[in-house]
Amino acid sequence: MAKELSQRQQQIVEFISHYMDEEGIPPTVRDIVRGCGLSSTSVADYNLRILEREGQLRRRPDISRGIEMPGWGRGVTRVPLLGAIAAGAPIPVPDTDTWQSAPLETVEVPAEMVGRAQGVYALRVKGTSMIDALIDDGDVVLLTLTRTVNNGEMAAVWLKSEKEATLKRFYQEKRRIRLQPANSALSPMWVSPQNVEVQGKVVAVLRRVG
Amino acid sequence: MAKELSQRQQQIVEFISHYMDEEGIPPTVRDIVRGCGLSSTSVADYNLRILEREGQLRRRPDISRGIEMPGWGRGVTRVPLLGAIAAGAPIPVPDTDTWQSAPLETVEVPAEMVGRAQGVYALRVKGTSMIDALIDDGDVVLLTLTRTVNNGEMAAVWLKSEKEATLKRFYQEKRRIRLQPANSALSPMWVSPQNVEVQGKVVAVLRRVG
DNA sequence: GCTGTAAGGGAACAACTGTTCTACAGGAGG
DNA sequence: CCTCCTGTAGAACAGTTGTTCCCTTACAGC
Repeated sequence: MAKELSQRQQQIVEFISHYMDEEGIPPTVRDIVRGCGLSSTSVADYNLRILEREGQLRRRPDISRGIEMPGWGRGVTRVPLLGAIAAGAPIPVPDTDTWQSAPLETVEVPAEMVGRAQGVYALRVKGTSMIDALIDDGDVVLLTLTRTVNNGEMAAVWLKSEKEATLKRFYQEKRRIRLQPANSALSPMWVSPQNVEVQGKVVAVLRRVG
Repeated sequence: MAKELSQRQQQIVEFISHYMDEEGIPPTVRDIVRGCGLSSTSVADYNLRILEREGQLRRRPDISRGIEMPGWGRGVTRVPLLGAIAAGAPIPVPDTDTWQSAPLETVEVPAEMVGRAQGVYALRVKGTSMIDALIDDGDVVLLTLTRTVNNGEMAAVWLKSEKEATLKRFYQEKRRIRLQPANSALSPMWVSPQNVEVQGKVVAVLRRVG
């Protein structure tokens, strides 16, 4: 069943990967012919059939550039990088207006990290106020747009009277809300429910080292 | 110059994004006609010209599915997730043999995080021995395959005599090597240069919250 | 009313492209 | 020798696809 690939077939697989890396779209059959120095489209077709049978790729019949390499392009989403969040600075709120109008800076994100979360956006963290939650200065956090969070979850909140935004752990207490910085050097703050507006909760963290 | 997009044009842009998310390849002009309920390909062409002029997309002339959305598909790589790393457990070493043979589990990664690093692979971290480096249990670390690291960099090292692998900060001292766990509860270990084999150094961290 | 512009409609052309059909060469196995 | 299989060639067909040409409609400004 799992035969070894001939040299031609390896060459073709490699070419297709290369082409997709370079061009961003799959090649046509004739692109393969040219790229691999084949003499006829039927040779390409012949080998593509085999490669499909061997599970190296899939072909969508009668569709131009219908070759699919397993796990290519799929499962990747772009989320808007709305800006930076620092204690004291306002977040650029994701209005439904601005949502699809302006061409914003975006971050590419593995879909696995987003899951089914809706309305995901990204913020770059400034400062070390979340250091105990293992979030460092310069990290990028992914948030999902929501108005409600559960106790202990990390959320971006807007404090109306102070006119500032922070990233904190959220705890609903009897009459008020405790916002706990994930940094043992900082003390928690208590605010009234009327004063807070949840802007989203953290679903993932991305960090580049070095 | 930067005119507002008409409703049609917004609809078309949205359709193209949608289509690419769904299908993984750009639509043809006639896909757009069908998807947007247009009556003629010339209407699509007319609006595509405008969208190109306004910088919303690019078109490669005479090439089927030649529409490019800025930053789509580009900059995403898949790296093999070779397994888990825990203090004491061996890493499945990325041999050049296994490199292209077995269909391994992979992780999708924004290329921005990888940069030009070659031979990148991923490991899932077990345990909290790297907690002070802001790496938690369950996080995924991206490593680049290298034999040499600079002082203070985080590296996956293989200890020959102990037959175990760990993720530690690496410090070359006079005659020996100090491996510093990024956890203040754990003490560093010193080993002889002959006993260590660097398997790669950490270039990025991915964490999923919740 | 006249004119210019934006937007849409219909049709056609020419090139592109997936697919198929036939033929040929070489080797393995009988 | 014959047959079967693999791999390669060349050509052709039909559907797909980017592009273009010409016409129509709506509307604002004059």
